[in-house]
Amino acid sequence: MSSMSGELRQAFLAADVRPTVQRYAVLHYLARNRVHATAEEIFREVNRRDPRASRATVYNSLKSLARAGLVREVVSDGKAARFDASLHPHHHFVCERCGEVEDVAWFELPAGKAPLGARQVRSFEVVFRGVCEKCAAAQSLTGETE
Amino acid sequence: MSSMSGELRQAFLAADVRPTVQRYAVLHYLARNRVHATAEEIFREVNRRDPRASRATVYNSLKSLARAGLVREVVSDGKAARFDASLHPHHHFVCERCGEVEDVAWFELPAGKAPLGARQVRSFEVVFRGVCEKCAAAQSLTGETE
DNA sequence: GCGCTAAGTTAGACTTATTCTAGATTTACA
DNA sequence: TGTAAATCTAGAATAAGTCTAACTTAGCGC
Repeated sequence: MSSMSGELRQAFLAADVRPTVQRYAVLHYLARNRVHATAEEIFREVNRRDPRASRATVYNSLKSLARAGLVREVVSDGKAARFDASLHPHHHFVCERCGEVEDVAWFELPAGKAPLGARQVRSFEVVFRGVCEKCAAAQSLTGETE
Repeated sequence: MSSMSGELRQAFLAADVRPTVQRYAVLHYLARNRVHATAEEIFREVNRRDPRASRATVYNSLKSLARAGLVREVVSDGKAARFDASLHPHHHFVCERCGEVEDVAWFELPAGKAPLGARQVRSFEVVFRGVCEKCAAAQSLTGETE
């Protein structure tokens, strides 16, 4: 581990995750590209530059990072899991028409609303489902019913 | 389609989904067993009784039922998708320790909180993550750190 | 009821996603 | 540095989900 820039370095230290070149590359990719990437995409993109990471390592890294809370698995209807750097919290909107997952700006939940009993909550997110702007526009144009 | 009992029959009619023996069996299983089942589990259980359904049909049925809103795909960290009869709305709690998904009683979100723009929201749910009661108890007993 | 057509179902081959394995490398720390 | 524990690699193995082509059923008009 030679050079790791600010925020990410902090994140690794704070989360007590062994920083390895490969984990860094994975988190770096997710943090830089605000996309909901599949493991396969991350694998491809990370390997376009130098530090190569095997497929298994991408999966392992995502798992470690997720356990540490640096990355989270995002809801998705497809079969492949999708991931998100979770350095900055946000909610999600899933389009039932095209499957796209969009970020929704963060807002808090009113305290005490949720009947959670003795469970220890470490994080939460709201997942909205419906029709995204693009699909809504396409629908009204063609007058489609379904 | 000969005999279909009350609530489910209504659900099919209301959702304008062609009622088939197989779809009925799938929805029936999910409605009766408040579990977050994988497609594989549903396949196995449905086929223990009479109306047999091929694997592909279980997947197709789940897809149709989900599109119609009678079933929903539940968050899950594992690789296999999990499903839920969504006749009665509720939120979810995911244990980061054991992976278990638990239901959380329904509550509304304060109106106007979410910055959703022109998106058409048809449903939403809150996903909490943390440590479930059982895992919390196990942890405090053994004094484990991680 | 009868027959037509579109929608749905079947088994199993196939594709894609994820995990496993065994040996080579790297990290943390004394 | 030297060493043990953690991590990485390539590729084989497994699991999840989709596709295909032929067969069945539901919905609807007569």
